[in-house]
Amino acid sequence: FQDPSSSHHNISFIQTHHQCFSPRDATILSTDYPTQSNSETHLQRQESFPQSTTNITNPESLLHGSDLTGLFSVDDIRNLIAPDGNFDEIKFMVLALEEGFHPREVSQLFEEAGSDSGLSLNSNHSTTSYSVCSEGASGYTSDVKSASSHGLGAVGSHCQEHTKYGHVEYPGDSECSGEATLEQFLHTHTYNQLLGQPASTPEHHQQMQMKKPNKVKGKCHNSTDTNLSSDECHAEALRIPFSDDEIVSMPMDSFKTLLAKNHLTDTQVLLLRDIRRRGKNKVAAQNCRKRKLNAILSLEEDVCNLQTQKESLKKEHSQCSRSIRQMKQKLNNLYRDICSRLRDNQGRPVNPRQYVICCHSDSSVFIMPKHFVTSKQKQDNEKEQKQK
DNA sequence: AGCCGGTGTCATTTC
DNA sequence: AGGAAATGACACCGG
Repeated sequence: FQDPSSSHHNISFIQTHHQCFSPRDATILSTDYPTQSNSETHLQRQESFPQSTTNITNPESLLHGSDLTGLFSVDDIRNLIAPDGNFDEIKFMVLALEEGFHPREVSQLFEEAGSDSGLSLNSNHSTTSYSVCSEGASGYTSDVKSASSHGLGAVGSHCQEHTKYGHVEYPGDSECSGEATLEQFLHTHTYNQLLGQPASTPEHHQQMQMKKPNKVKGKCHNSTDTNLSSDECHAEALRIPFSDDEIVSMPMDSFKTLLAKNHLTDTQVLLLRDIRRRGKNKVAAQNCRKRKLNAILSLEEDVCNLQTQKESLKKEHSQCSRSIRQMKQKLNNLYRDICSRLRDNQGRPVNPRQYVICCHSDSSVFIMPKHFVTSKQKQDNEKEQKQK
């Protein structure tokens, strides 16, 4: 054991397994609640492992502080999981152990898995398939966010509510049964503060199921590099020797070559494709938002320009109107002036209301009675109508 | 506590 | 037909 302080928990766990206790027993054992179960069993544990009464103050040590590969064979873990083999995450862990991954690395996957569909372990329930019912392990905190932020409570969106209330799901339970994990079993013995609280209701469960597990990606809390994204964390755990940026930015051909030449497992390929897809989409979304913003700005600019143009046209229109009025006035004055200088046959001044001044195209100007012009205009109009 | 803007992600549509 | 890009919708976070 790497971490002596946590060794008894691991021993408890292995005892649970070897003596064929149910996960429920494991929970009882480690919660130190003799009244909750067979007290003989509990005492037996204490005899074998006197330290087991110690309160768990550092749950991380349960999984992360110890190297389970030294304790369990793959078969051990395979036997531990439910006979019906419903637990994808556990199967995945077994798979990962078979492939030589460090359990800590695998556990990081689970802890981050609830935040996203980073690993498409089960396409049937896609995004919710990575839910890990370990959030809110009250041994260290009862605050969901806080637990999550420690990277301890991988967030199964609807499971978190159960664990929040100290209700732990087992293979036989109706709710959440397909999403229990090894990590859950390891963590359940820290659920000693909230055991008295009511279990979740079906309504609660439904509510949580409706909620999309569409979480914003968090950081990798358990990695040595806390600045890693969860995808990078997954990649690190699966020993993928490429950064997110490299995976995303390389050309498609290079990416395909990478997949083909590196003898990657299906899980790794899946993860790489997911990382690339999400990375590309992230950039696409950013560009899309930029474009949308630019489009809005451009439209606002257009509106502004059109308003300016409208004001300008209005000014121009009123200016033209004024000019027309002035020209009419001038023409009127000129008309009167001309008429005042002219005399009719009887030598009287020409009345401008009865006569009009006509200008011909050959520059000749003559004056004629208005009624003559109007009748002549009528005739001309009639002629035009007939010609048409 | 509620609002809002920014962001990542998924599902779907468009290219 | 298949894949990439674009986009709408949603959830989450932090101010």
